[in-house]
Amino acid sequence: MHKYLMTSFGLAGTKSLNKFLFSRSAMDDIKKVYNNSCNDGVLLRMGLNDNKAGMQGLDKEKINKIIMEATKGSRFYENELKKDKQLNQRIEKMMQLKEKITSQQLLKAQLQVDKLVMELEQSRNLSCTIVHIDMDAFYAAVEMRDNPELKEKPIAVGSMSMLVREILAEYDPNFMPMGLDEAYLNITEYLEERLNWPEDKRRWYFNTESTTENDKQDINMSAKFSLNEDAFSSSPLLFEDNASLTDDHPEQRGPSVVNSVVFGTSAEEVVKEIRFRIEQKTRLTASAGIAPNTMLAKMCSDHNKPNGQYRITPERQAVLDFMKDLPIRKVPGIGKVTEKMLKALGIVTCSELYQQRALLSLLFSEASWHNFLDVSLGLGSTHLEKDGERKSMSTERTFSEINTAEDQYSLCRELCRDLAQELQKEGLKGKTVTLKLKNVNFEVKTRASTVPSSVSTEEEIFAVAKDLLGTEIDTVSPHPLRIRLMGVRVSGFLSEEEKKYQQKSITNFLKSGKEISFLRLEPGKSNQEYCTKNSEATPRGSFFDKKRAARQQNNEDLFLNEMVDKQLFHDRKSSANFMEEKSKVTTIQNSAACKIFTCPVCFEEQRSSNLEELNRHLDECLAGSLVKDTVEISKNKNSKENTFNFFQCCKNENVEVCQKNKTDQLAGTCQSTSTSGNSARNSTEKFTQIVVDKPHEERQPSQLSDMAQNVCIKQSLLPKRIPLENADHLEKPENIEETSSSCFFEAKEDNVLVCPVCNLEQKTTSLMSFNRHVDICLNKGIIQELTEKNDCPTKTYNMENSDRVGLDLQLHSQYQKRPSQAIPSIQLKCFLSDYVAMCSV
DNA sequence: GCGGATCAC
DNA sequence: TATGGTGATCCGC
Repeated sequence: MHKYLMTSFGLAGTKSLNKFLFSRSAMDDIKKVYNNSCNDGVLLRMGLNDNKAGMQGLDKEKINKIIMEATKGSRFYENELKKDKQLNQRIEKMMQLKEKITSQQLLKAQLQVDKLVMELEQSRNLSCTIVHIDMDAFYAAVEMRDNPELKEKPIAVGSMSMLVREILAEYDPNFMPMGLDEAYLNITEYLEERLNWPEDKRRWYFNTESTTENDKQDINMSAKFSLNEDAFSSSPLLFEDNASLTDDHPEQRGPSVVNSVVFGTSAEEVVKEIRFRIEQKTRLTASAGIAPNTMLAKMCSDHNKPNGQYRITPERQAVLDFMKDLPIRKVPGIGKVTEKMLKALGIVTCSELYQQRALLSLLFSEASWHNFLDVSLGLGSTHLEKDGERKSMSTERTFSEINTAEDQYSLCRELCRDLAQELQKEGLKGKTVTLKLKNVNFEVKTRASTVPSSVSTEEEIFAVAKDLLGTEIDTVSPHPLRIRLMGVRVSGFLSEEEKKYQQKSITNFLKSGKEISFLRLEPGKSNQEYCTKNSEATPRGSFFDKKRAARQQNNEDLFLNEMVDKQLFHDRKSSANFMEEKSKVTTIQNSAACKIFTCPVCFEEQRSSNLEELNRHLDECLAGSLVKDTVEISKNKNSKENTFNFFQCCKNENVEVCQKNKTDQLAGTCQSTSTSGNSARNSTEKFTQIVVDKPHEERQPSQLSDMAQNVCIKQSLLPKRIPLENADHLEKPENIEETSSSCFFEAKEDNVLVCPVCNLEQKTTSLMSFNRHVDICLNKGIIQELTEKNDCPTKTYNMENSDRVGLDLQLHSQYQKRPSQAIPSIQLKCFLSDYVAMCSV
């Protein structure tokens, strides 16, 4: 646990780490060295700078080591020098520009800027009460907690998104977590409500455990550690104002009242209460800031850190007083580079920032000087903006030098694979692929390429990335490209608007005529037989992967992706009237945009836009020579109009080689459908692929039996679901499990379930869990949309693994920033009923 | 749209 | 021990 936590939190940032690496006295040492050295600015650039936050706890040896390291001419250091030189040049340029400014120009600028100041002043909003909560010494505190010398005791260490759920949401249901250890709350409304609350509603109890002798010891340890001698834990400091210890009313409600405290109704009291509850819950302290806007609140929380709080009252003068002597480096958004540039202009404090406003408007970009002006006036955001849509996703890795093209390509592919998995988890596809390289001299390069249709699979991304990499390798040729970092990023995602549009189009398309599906189960064979695959495939080299790779090589586009990306959307952007275009496409059969239809079986373009004809072709194609002996085709006349046809890949040992490709394509198309499931809203289809767990190396890609036995079972639930047990051509397996959402099969214990969407092995042997996972993979976006839209109070169904202990700590950083995307649970019934409603419209 | 850079966490 | 990873944004081109 401990190791994990440290790993997880360790990603958060050097600022925080520095806090624990350097004490004040140590900083003095650093400064001495710094002042005596000829390495002007470099140490500052390297982050040995205590302006931003206090530094604590540390030994001189470490610092000397680091300085030694820094001065001995390492590649890293050389690069820092180089960057610093560049910055100095930038500053030089700025100073030259400054010299050219005439007093006339400055005067004019002054008038202009002051006009803006007037406007800004008029729009100043002091009516909100924003709180910023910042967990103290998060890493070290966790480490302390897990230190075996402190007695072993279970503690509730959690992230902000956990305190979400458990504490912060009570004060602001829309509070905004920022990473693992910070959050903003708007408690304006809550404060009004609380005014009328009786004392009992504001009473909180000490954790009974904390009254034991052991805990007193614990508190002492922690107090030492927190470096704030008078302010740890449930210290008197926390309750010195209105809050009263109420051990004088033991009659009120049993013995526990003795250990309770009542908080008042002011903002300060509320924040004390929050901090008290956080500490009782996690045994970690928090600092907090209270102010009329987010920027001020954040700076306030830093003001009395650790384990303190500070409030800027909602008065203009109080705001300006706070800002007056504040070093600009304390301002969020002003980093070490901006600090140095401003310092060159003689600007160190926020009041100086205000004094030089005219000059700044002439030297910096509009966005920059506007921001400077806001800062110097103490203006900031008064509402907590919801995180918007994700704009990019990336993965990068640092390693010891890699200099052979072969290794670089294989690494690149690996990164693409990882990224593809993450993208598919969120159902994202992007048009721009960016390759990032850092050479052994620490020089960073990015190379980007934007392609016409969005990409999301390993192969698709790699196809772009490998070209970018190749270009870079060629550029340095005949020398080898020597790198220490490689990264791949995908950006340019479809907007939510475009996604909705796409989903509706697909839904309508599927509803409009016959359903198309690519598998049918063979009568007389148990589903278990289809599910259990006696092959040597592994997740990474799975059947689907092979098909995908083959498809990529042949430049064959995915059926539905093709439909969506290229046909449905073909003319959309050029259309001036979106709504018009929308209605045009929803009746896809008549759409002029849909001129070309790619048959998923023969992969040939069909010129007809008539769905009947297309279906006829499809039927013929499937019924024809392609699949004669091995694949049985059925139009399934017994089913109603919208039921799914099942085509079957039967377990025939005598599959002819010439038929393999077609069958491959068939299965490949099956995969296409599944990967595009997010957009297609075929939300409850499940593809179950079970393979025997065998080593990767033993895989035989060309084994026909492998291919033939690797059967997708597609269970179609909606819009017109055929319950498996009711489909007369299907034999219900004995251990079938029926639930509200789907039919499940039980996996054999020694089998491994592989999600066909994300291609990851699933730890569970329960098909229920597995299906749940596939559902998540396929439908994340849709589920989220639906659950957001509906608020019916049905039972909450946890969609994540049930063994999700401490998940909040394991969330990937994109989830840290976007807790709403973590989708910890959904209201399944709502989702299903809504889905039916939607599909039947 | 691309590439470098800055910033936050 | 040797110096992270992810995401957003801005600016100049």
